[in-house]
Amino acid sequence: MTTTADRILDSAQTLVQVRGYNGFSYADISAELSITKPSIHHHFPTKAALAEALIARYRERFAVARKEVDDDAAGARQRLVGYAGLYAETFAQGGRICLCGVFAVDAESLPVQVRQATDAFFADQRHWVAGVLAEAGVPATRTGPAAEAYLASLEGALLLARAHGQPDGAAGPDRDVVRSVAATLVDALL
Amino acid sequence: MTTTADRILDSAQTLVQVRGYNGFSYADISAELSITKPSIHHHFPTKAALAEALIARYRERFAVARKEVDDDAAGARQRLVGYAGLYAETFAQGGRICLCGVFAVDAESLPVQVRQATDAFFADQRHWVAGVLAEAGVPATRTGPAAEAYLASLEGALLLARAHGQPDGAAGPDRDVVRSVAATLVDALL
DNA sequence: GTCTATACCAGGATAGAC
DNA sequence: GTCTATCCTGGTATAGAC
Repeated sequence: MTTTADRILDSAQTLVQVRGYNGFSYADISAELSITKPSIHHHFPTKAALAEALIARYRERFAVARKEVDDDAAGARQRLVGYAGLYAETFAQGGRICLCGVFAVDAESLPVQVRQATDAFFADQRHWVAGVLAEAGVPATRTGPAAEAYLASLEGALLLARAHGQPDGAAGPDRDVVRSVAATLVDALL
Repeated sequence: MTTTADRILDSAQTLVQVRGYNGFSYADISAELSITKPSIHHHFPTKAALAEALIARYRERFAVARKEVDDDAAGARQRLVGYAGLYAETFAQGGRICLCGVFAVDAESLPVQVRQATDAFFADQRHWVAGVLAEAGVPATRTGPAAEAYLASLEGALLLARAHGQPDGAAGPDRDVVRSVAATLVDALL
């Protein structure tokens, strides 16, 4: 059972990931869910409040998905590859990019709490990746920078994939940019 | 001597790089340049036309800056580091990110020509980086993926830097995210 | 919790004078 | 090439009935 609030968040998240924070409006959600704009305001009084709810849920869900990678994958290398798969799957869903990547770009339009949550999301990811790198035998002085580099390459790969996939559905030869970039990084860093 | 059109482009480019394509309006440029909105429309009839002019100029200027890196830096490794410096300098100018990174995120709001030009910009960069990597002795089968990974890490590093720099000017310990990420990649890829 | 109706302002753009 | 005046549309949000 999904509540109306959840359905609004689902719609809004997709819209943000595809069009950016300033690229959608309550009217778009209204059309998609066949609900009126005031009804949306009932659940999320302002667009800023909606953004707060979005990032809070995104962080939780991402942590859960990452936990599944932890449980399913055996070995540090496989966990790093599985983690990159989370980003690749995001893009596979209609060319979405990371919600926090979008929020980083549109930070000026967002309230402080959302900016801080965005930064905290990336800090979470750096911490997790650094831990896996340490397990894989990367020296302690290198885990921090290497984790940041891995994270940056994944976020950037989503941008490149988006730019490349634009002339309609013609994906071209470069099938999976995100997984390709991730594989290069894993090979280079370990 | 700078023409009015140039001053408009300067203002618009900064606005796009800081707020995103959907995060600014002709009114912002108007306020900054003390010129009226219709005057801006005289030079760039539509916002889409402005975006086209922006990316055309950006590609030219970026090619020039890259050429300077080619001329000034001795050796493939130094050229890769110098190239990353272009991105780091962009961020140093008021937290700007790459214009094409923004256009990749906001692609849905942009006309097809701009999307194609964005993709072409990235293709340019991949080509140049791949060439330098080949010079550095990277095997031919690896230059393509490695160049894409380097480019992705630079674009992503700008997003991370933006997200991190948000709680006002408190930069924190992690001084230069872009150069740090670039150094990690260069060490790992060469 | 959802609706109708509406207020208010901002964004993109045009007409036409100077 | 720049201005004043204006138009239309859409975005965000509120009031108040059901």
